[in-house]
Amino acid sequence: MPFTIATWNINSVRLRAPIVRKLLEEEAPDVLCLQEIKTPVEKMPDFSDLGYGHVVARGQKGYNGVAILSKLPLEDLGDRDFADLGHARHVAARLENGVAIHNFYVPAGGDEPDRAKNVKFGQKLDYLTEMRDWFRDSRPEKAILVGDLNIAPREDDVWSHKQLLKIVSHTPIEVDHLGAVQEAGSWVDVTRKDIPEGLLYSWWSYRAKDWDAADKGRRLDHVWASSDIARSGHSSRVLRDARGWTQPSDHAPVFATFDL
DNA sequence: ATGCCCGACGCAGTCGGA
Repeated sequence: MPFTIATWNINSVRLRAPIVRKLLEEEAPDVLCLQEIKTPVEKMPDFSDLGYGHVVARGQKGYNGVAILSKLPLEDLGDRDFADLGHARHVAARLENGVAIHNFYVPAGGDEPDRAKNVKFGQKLDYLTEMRDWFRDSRPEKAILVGDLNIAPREDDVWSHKQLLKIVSHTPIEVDHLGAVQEAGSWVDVTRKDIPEGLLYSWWSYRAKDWDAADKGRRLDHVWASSDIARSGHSSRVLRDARGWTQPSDHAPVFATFDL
């Protein structure tokens, strides 16, 4: 049975419950992975009336938080607190077809791309290193990894490779760390398997008044699959329209479909 | 630097986002 998965950094699920509903009604993915829900799980809005009664989530007050909403039953596979930050940045669940879904919100890393001057940048690199080690030690099979990885790895994942080389999210050291995570798990970047050429973004800053015309975006949100099921992935897309919805998130949802 | 926004918390202003 084919199923569609979407990932979306929602930047407060309570504030944006109306546009989450809009996405679920109009696009009806089987699974929606959210990041930055910014709420304890008890205060998560309920979307079960739209068919999303299966929820596996980890939250905390005010910051971070990840949730997997599903039309299909989920088994909670637990969470990891990489780099011991005490943050809700990962949760995993398994579908009845055996596919494990890992939902990540990788730390943003602050402004200064130097771990000697900026603790947050060091934490981001450490988080990625611990992800790498985990996937190296427990090779993922029948798995999908999605989320806001807060890194745009390719030159055509940003509006200006040259101008962003020293900007956190596109520095070579971050790209190297993300590449090591991908290699350790033999993860396939499904979005770029489907859309191999051209500029592609999933995030546009709130600061640019006319984000659409300026189009100075970055591809921070990713859909990866373990190599055994990567070939079943297809129809990847970014729902750019959602960035222009009422009171939007600064991220747009990224979709992929798997025939499994 | 894309420009000076946006959300949580909580009631003013600070922290975090990227």
